[in-house]
Amino acid sequence: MADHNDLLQRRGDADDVHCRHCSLRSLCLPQALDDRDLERFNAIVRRPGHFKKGSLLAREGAPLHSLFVVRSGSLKQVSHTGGREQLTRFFLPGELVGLDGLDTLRHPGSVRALEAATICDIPYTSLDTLAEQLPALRTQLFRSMSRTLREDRLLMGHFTHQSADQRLATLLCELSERFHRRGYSAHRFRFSKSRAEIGSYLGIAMETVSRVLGQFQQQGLITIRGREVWILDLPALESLARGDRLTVLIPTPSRLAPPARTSPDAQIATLSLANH
Amino acid sequence: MADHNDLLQRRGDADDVHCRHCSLRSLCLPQALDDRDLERFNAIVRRPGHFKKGSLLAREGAPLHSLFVVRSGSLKQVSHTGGREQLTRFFLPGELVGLDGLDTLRHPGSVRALEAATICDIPYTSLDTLAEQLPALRTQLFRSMSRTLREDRLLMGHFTHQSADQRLATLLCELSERFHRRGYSAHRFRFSKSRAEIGSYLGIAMETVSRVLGQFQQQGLITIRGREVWILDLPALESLARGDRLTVLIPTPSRLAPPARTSPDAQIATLSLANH
DNA sequence: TAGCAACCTTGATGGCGATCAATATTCGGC
DNA sequence: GCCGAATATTGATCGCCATCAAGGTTGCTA
Repeated sequence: MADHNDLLQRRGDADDVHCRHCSLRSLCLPQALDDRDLERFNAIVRRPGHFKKGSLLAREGAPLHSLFVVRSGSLKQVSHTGGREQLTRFFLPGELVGLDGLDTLRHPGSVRALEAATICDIPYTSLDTLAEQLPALRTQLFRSMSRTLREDRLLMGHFTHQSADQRLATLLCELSERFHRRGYSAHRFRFSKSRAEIGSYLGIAMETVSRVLGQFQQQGLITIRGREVWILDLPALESLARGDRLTVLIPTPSRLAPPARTSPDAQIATLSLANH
Repeated sequence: MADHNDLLQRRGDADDVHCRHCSLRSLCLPQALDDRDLERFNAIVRRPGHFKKGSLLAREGAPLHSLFVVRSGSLKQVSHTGGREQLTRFFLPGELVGLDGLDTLRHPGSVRALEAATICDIPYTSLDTLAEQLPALRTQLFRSMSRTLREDRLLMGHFTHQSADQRLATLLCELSERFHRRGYSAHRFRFSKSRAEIGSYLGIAMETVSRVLGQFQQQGLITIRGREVWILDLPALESLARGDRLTVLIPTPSRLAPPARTSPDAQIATLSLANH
């Protein structure tokens, strides 16, 4: 439980990382800045100590003073909307937190660390000022928002149309790709979230998450041990997410099978004869 | 069916509407501009003739040259994603089309008129240049995107968690509010969309849309005649959207009822003993 | 190492809503 | 106003998945 010494220690570490040397630079806001501008950008970034699992980075409805960028670990955003609580977003390293509160300057949801995490804190007023002077930064901000807008809409759009197994396949592919883009393995990663959190995000029951993950494992699409995940057959998962009717053979690792059964005695399982 | 004369006629009309006198000004991009800046903004806006129902304003994947603002009528955005087609957005007067393509400069979905419609066309490069010079415009652009981002996430988030009747209640409340904010009646409006389009947007089958709307009517929440809708009991719809367990009496207009039944012989119907 | 709490898995049941199918209704064109 | 096509309603069936319930596992604290 991160005592004071611990905090100071980490703060020291954090201060070492100039934007110039940050491994996430190519994904982050200053990606298009030249050296001189990068220096100015780096000057406004604050790097608070590390956050423990579960700690609150922003409270729903509280004034928004800064944008955050995840530097390590991962965060979740939770909104209480219409009576029920729901998990509206996961944030991985390099992703921007707070874009959805720039107009009201309030946090539309609480932000918590899913695991030990470090962030960069970019005060909004400084960013605003700097964006006025640096066209490249402004453009990047627009791009980030536009991209988020499109990806969100697409992803959520998927979810509203998909069955439980399709949603999970979609999430797995998404995570795989997001991790990959950040330099991590696309085929092995750790769920930093509980089954319940996954369910809340996808709009399905925790029990169903558990069952479907088990099913995927049986079908040789993934291996899952606790929160550790190995993606064994990404194409099949993508195909599943896409809603293709997918026929797999058990117990051999799954693959896209021809429309007709190859052997009369093969054990056949049909996945996602989904509703739509 | 809009012959050439008609087009010219409407084009003439359209050209008359300087941003200064536009009834949507307070909702639109230039809402924070002073007179001098408004003049400059107005100068970059193009106002093409009116579009007939069903006409294509932008093709999915095509280069994005302009943002659109709906001036009258309504539009839909359709994306072909993962094999299946889905309706990703409805646009009402005053709403901005194209924010989700600003980074790739391509349209992420096809845009079509749901009914006869007029728009303003704001060339992206001109807007970009102008935004560089007018801080108020820049701020407004950020605000619009941020707001859209938040509202989208919330709305879609709702949908992924809601049952069919809750989704429809949510949509009705949404439309009611959006119309109201634009100066139209909050209690009576026209669906410019088919049942199938509603279903595609909400992620439910056309038949279910039809059934639930009928059910709402029976329960006295709405009156619906073809595509004309009267909202009779907005609070009840909101409550339903929120997921409250709602008990209504038939055939009297519905209201929030006390937890216990008021009369043993009253006909009881229970709405949305929804899954979550 | 023991014990407890949080988390996860697995089973049984019932309701919601997709799908298929068959009309009914509305709308646009002549 | 009449006809054909698109759209909407209504009915019947069945599978997915939420919910309730009961263990099982993991991980943290003492």
